[in-house]
Parts: sequence; structure tokens; C-alpha cells
Amino acid sequence: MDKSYRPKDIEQRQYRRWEENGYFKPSGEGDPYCIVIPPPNVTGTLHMGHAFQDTIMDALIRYHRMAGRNTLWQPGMDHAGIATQMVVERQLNGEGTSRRDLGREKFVERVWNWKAESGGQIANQFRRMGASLDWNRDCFTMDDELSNAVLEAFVRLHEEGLIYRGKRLVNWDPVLHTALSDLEVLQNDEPGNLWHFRYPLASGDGYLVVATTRPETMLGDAAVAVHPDDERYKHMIGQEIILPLVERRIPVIADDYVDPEFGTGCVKITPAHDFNDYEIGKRHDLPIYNILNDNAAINDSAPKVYRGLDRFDARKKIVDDLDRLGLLDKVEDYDQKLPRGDRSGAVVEPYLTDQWYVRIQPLADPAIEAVKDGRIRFVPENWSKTYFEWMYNIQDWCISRQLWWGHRIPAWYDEDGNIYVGRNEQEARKKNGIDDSVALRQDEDVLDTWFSSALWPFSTQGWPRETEDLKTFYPGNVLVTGFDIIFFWVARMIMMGMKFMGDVPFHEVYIHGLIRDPDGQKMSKSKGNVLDPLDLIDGVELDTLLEKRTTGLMQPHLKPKIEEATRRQFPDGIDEFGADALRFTFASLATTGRDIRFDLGRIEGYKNFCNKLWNASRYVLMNTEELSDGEVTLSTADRWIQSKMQATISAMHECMKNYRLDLAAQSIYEFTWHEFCDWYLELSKPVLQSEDTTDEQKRGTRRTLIEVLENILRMLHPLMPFVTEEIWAQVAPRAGIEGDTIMQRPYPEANPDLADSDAEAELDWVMQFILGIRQIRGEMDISPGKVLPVLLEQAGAEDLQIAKRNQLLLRRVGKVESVRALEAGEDAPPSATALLGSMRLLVPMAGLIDVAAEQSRLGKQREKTDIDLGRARAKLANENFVNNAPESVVTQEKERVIAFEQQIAQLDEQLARLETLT
RNA sequence: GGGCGAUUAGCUCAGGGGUAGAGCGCCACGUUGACAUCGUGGAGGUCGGUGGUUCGAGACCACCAUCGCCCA
Repeated sequence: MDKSYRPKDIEQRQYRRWEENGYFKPSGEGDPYCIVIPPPNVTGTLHMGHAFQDTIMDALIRYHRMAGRNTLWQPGMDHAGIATQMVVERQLNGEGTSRRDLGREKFVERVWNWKAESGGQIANQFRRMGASLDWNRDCFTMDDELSNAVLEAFVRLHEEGLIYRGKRLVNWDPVLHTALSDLEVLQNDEPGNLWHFRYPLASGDGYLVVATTRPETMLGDAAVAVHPDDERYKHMIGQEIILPLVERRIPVIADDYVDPEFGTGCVKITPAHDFNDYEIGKRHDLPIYNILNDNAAINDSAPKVYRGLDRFDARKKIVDDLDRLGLLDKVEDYDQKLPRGDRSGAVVEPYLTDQWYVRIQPLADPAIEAVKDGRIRFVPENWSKTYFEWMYNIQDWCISRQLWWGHRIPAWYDEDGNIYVGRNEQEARKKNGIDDSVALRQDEDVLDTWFSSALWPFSTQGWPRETEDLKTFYPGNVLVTGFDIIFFWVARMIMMGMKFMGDVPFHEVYIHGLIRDPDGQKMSKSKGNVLDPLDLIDGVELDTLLEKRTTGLMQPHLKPKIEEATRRQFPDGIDEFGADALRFTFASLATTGRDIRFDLGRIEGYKNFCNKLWNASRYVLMNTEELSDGEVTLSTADRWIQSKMQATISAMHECMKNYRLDLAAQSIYEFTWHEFCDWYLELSKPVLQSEDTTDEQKRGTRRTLIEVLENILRMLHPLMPFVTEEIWAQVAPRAGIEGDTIMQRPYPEANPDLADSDAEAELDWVMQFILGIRQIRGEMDISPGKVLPVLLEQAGAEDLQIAKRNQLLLRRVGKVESVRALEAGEDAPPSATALLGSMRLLVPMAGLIDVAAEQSRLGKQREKTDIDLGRARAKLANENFVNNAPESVVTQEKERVIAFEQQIAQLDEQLARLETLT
């Protein structure tokens, strides 16, 4: 083995081997365990969120695979309708052409070409992370098979009346020219104005003042509303107003919706361009005046002077015109919620169009029930509240999009606009008795990408065919995802799963946190604070990082700020940490919280952990070259490390079961570094290096070394697959294990027979002894190399036996020259002291020790112990405590008092002795 | 406005009624035959505030403060 750990040499080589050997395929044996990947966008590249999520899923998958389950991690991508169409359109624009020029068929062909060439980069990036996805089953939502599932779902829902076409207000993206679902619209607070306009009453008796953030919509006003109980306006209800500029007579109506406190208490009602106004319009049977076209410019129903103006230009002109007419009452500054499309960033318009909807309530009810009765469990539990919150207020889902890239809606129209739905045109005709002489034209629109994603858990397994895979891998076990798509995706999968499979799509939903930058900011390209997981794996120079973060900025003026922050956070660029360290870091950050700040210190520490493991393995391998069969004697240390390991194994299973990867990482780290490396390896050295130990003893230690290491590797494998595989290849043969890969070996199971409290107690004594001596050494500035004689004062028979049994360890690991008990009546020499139970360890000071220093050291110890003693005594003095606390707690407290008193007595005695020396 | 969450060591975070923890950073010492990507020792916290429940509260409850997220 090389002297130090170098991830670059290991990772890609191992991954290639795994993939070539088909190790990621389900074994076909054992209970099924299945996770479907949340399909990333075909346009996407790996970001920290993916890498984090991927680490969690791969850890679960590898763990269950090793635990003997028939394990499938289903890969795939979604076609990301809008995002992908935008990418290709941008390309076309660059070539001086456009989607329209090309025509639909050619355009779609072009998208497929793009996908073949540059789509799906992310799959290779997942490989770099070590993801054990079964690539043979790779899926894409636009594949024939999955498209067929979409078709089937649409037709069946339509047949049941759960899909309908309707003319309603939708969120219209005037740049992308498509409808959006509520979820694709982001509500941002942005500064704006509140304009107050005077609307003259038709009677000529003055005017009402209405306030609006969107003056241009006044062209479509159908009424002015006031609150029915508002004394100021009560007498005007039923009167009419002459709408300025348009010269239309519109009524003053009363509606509870109006907040009398807001603005003037009068609200203009524009049913065609506001969701609330639309509802009011329906209640009052108001006409709908649509004044916009697809581009959100003023259409021909408006007065001539405004026609063709963009909505924002029209706004200016309308305000000016009203001002000129003396109808502008005042203008205030006002922060408003502006709806923007999540892809285009354009201000979205409520717009009246024909769209397809899913009638959601009948689907939502069973989906709510499934979570309520525990068939699906959210982890952490709290997220179920978010789920319920949304599900109880769910609205019909607008599923049509005016795009070309996606699943085309299987509906056909005749010349009269009648609608025929079928799996294809023939079926649509047949079902409806339309013969070939009638011309039919297919709906131009495609379905929301999330419609196909909602079918993912079963469409990937062959639905609507009744396949073996479907039987085996549906329902899946757990869905791992971020809270941001509980609505978009999780809820919809549950609804569709219940509908088409009659069962939940998964039993648990593990919701993980959001990775933020070191300052706690959300990572985003526009903020220039993204970290590329591959840069953490491979390392990156500062200059490269700066360039990556500042090229193609939407807001170039941010460049200096981004450069400053980047230089501050990564003055030397980023080191190469390797995928294992990155994964271990993610695992350790996978706590129950919501936000995770990514801290370079953590990943650095875990790279060191990899190196530690690497070097400990070198030590073990170097010392087990002459591993022979034969009788074996196990030392206390051998039994101790085995005993500790059983506890660690149990903890790992517990943590994996509870999705506490952070605690799993902590447990195995602690065991590997602080128990195995810090203690056991050190304790093994005297045995292996001494001539006084027997072959049986040496053999026992060698066996234990290799066995424990081999177990550590398997325990760690789900978190750090590469380095464990690399080391295991050398360790396994020594441990007498055959196999091509660690990833197909069983996960360690705790053996209760190896729990050994005697060994633990005795080794604890040994460790306390060595620690005590080290403490004296450290604080008295005695060089670590200097061997020290130790005297035992007030040693019991048990102490003497343990000391004798372990004298080799005390001498070699504790660097102790000799251990001897004080004779009865023998005066103790001036010494530095450490306490071990009821016994005192004395290191004679002659020429070594600064008396004052020793006094202050013991003084500090005494002080601390005294505080503890005071606290414990106070507790016991409290009758209520003694009477009410459980007996075990009281007993424990009494024992503590005795121990503290003993320690203080020991310290006092020693302090008195030191006093005589001054 | 409705809902959810956070506040513990200098930093990043565990802990969930009975002795305050880890990693990183910091200080001191150390080129010991696995590892200086290391070892040994040490310093550092009235667990955001105020009340309450309890024999006992970082932990449970109420309110407050600050910060954040989701939905109107």
C-alpha cells in the first residue's frame, strides 16, 4: 500500500469495475428494497443538493444490499419540458433561427439530438459520487414505455371524469407563452406603487376613488366593489360609474371580500385579470373583459390608442392620461407581491384560456388517508403537517402546457370543437363513433412534466404492463427528497400511486435539509456562491473557481462582491478531498434540521479520517503478513475491542433504521479513530513486538486486528464505498474471506456473545492508568519519551492483579519503567499524583517536578471535585429528592458523593505532603 | 394573516428530564517503526430571555426576542 491515501488513484477505477461487473443489479434474493431516484432534469448538472441526496440514497441502498435485501436503486431523468425547450431555443436563437421557423416536428427532433449529445451529464456525475444505481434500467420520462404510461394515465383519468378541459384564469407566462401551475409561480415582494384613481359616478354626483397596483387592468374593469356594511359607500351600491378612458358604464357592487380598511375601501373589479376578481365576477355575474393578448400586450378590445402597447407601456400611458383628466388622486409607494414564472422570471398574468385540469379532490382524499393512517410515514414526522396543510387546500391541477417538448395531449377536435380522447386517433374515433371522413386535429399542447413524474414509481417498473418488476419493486421502501418538492412531486406520486396501483408508492418519505453556503446563504448561480461537488472531489484552483462563479452572470454588477466572498471563503482554492470524504461529510450533516451550512473544515477532517483508516490498514497489513493457523489466546485488549465493536455494530443498524446518518457517521468515526486506532493498535504493538508473548497470543492479536478492520470496512462501506473497497481487497484474503467485492458482503451483525464487560472493566482500568500518567507527563512538561517509575498507594488486591496482568501494556504504552505497590508503613516519596478509583498513582518527583505546578494542578482538580461534591450533597440533603426520585438515581447520587469524598481526601493528603516540601 | 423551524464552546453541529458533548480552530509539548493528512496534554459553555411544571429543566409548557422557511 502507498504511504498515504490518494483518492484519485482509487475512485474511478473502482467504479468502472463495479459497473462492468454488474454489481448494482438487484440480487434477486431476499426481501425487495427499492428506492427510485428523484429524476433530475435532463438539462441539469450535479449540484450540492443532488450530491447530498445521492449520498443518503446510496448509503441506504448499499446498506440494505449488504444486509441481504433484493436491492434496486432505480435511475432515470425527466424531460423537464420548459427548461429543455428553453435550452434548445437559446441554441436556435444563437444560430439566427427559431422554433417557429423550424416547425414542431423538426424542433422536437432537434431536442432529441441535443439530449443525445449533451443531455444527461448528471448521470456521469452521479457515477463520480459512487452511486450504485442500476444503470441497466435507466429511464427517461419521454421514452416510449414511460410515454405510454402517461397516455394510459391520461386516458383512464379522462374516462373517469377526473380530467376535464375548462376555460379559466390560469397563470400565464407571456414570455414562454404557456400556462403554469400554481406551484411554478413564485411570489416575490417587489417595490411598486399604489395608484389612486377617481372614477366618476354616472349620476354626476362626484366620484369614487379606487386604489390599484396595476393601472393597465382598468381597461378591463367590470365593476367597483365596496363592503356591504361600509357606511361611507352604502348609498352608492347599485349606482353606476362611467369607467374613464373606456367610457363603459359599470356598477358599484357590494361584496364581503372588500377590506374597508385597505386603501379607500373601494376596489376595482377586473374579472379577466385577477384571481380574486374572477371569483367576485362569478358571484355577481359580471361580464369578463379580456384586454390582453398572449404577449401580455393590450388587445383589440381596448380603446384604439392603447392597442398593441405592452402592459407596462400601457400602464404609463393610462396613468398619464388619467392624470391629464384630473382623475389621478395620488400615487403611493407600495411593496407588492409579484408573481413570476419560476423558469422565465417573467411577471405572470392571470389570463383566461382553455386548459386541461385534473379534478384533484377524489385523488387527494385517499392520499391524505394514506399518510393519516401511517401507511406512509414522513421522516422527520413534522413534514406530514406541511403535506396535510397543502392537501387540505388543494386546487385542481392545470396540466396542459403550451410547449412542444413533452407528452402531447391525446385529445382530438373536430371542426366544431368537440373533444375526443383516446390512446391514439384511431381509438378516439372508435370510442366516439367518428369515421374517417371527419377531419380531426390533435390538441397542440403537452402535459406538465410533473404529470409524468407523478407516475415515476410505477412507470419505471413497466406499468401499465403487469411486470415482475412492478410486483417486486412497487411499493418502494423510501423516497428521499428535499422539502421543496413535497407538493410538486411527493404528493402527486402518492395520489397517482393510490389511483393506479391501489397502494402507496413508498412507505416512508425521508426529507433532508437544504445545503447552504458557509455564510448560510442559499446557493444559487446568480448569487455566485455555488459549490460544485466535483470541485470538492477533484479540487480546484482559486482562479478557476473565480471564473466559474463570475462568468455568465445575470447581474454582472455583483461580480466584485462574488469575487470578494470567494476569496474570503476559499483563499487557496479548494483541495482535492475525494468522493469518500465528501460523502462522509454529507452523511455527518444529515441531521434532522432543515438547513445545513457547508463547512470546509468538516470535509477536511473527514479526508484526514480516510487517511487515518488508510494508515491503520497499512499497519494491520504489515503486522499480519505471517498470519498462521493454530491455537489462539485472546488478550483483554482483544476481547475489549471485540466487545466495543459489537456495540458499534448495533448502533450502526439502529442509526440506519432511523435515517440518522449523522449519528452513524459519528459512531463509526469514534470507534475507528478513538477506540481502534488510538487504543487498540497501540495496545497491539507490545504484544506483537515483545519476545515475551507467546505465538498463541500474537496469533490472537493478529486475528483480532484483521477481523476488526475487516468489520470496520464493511460498516463504513455504505458511507465511504471507494476507500473501503480498495483496502478490503487486501484485507479480505488475510481474514480468510473470499469475494470480489465488499459491496456484496454481508453487513456486520452484532454478536452478543462477544460483549465482554469484564474485559471492558479491566481495560478501562488500564486506560485510566495510562491516561493518569500521561496527564502528569503533559502538565509537568515531562518528555513523552522519558520512562517513569510508578508507585501505587492504597492499592487493593484486585488492582495489583490487574497491574500485574497488564504490566507489558503499562510499560510500553504508558511508558512506565516499573510499577510497584508501596509497602505497608513505607513512606511515599514526594510525587506527582493521579487518582485511579480508590488508589493513587505516584510518580516520584525527584528532580522532575515543579512542586508549585503540581500543587496548582491538584488544587484545580480538588476545586472541580469540590463543586461536584457540593452539588451532589445538596441534592441528597433535599428530602423531596430522596423521597421522589427513582431509587437508582438516589443510589447513584450517594455513590458519587462517596467517590468525590474519597478523591478529595486523596488530593488533600497529597497536597499536605507537597506542603511539607515547600 | 396562517403554519413550520432555529437559537448549545471562537466556528459548524449532535444531545431531548438525573455528571454539558463531537469535529474544526486555539495553546503547550513531541521527527516514538501505520499515519505530521499525525500523537500527547490543555484552555474554552450560568445551553437566546422571562416565567411555569417537576424532587430535579439545555431538554417539557407558556410568553418574549432575534433569525429563517412555507402558504395566503
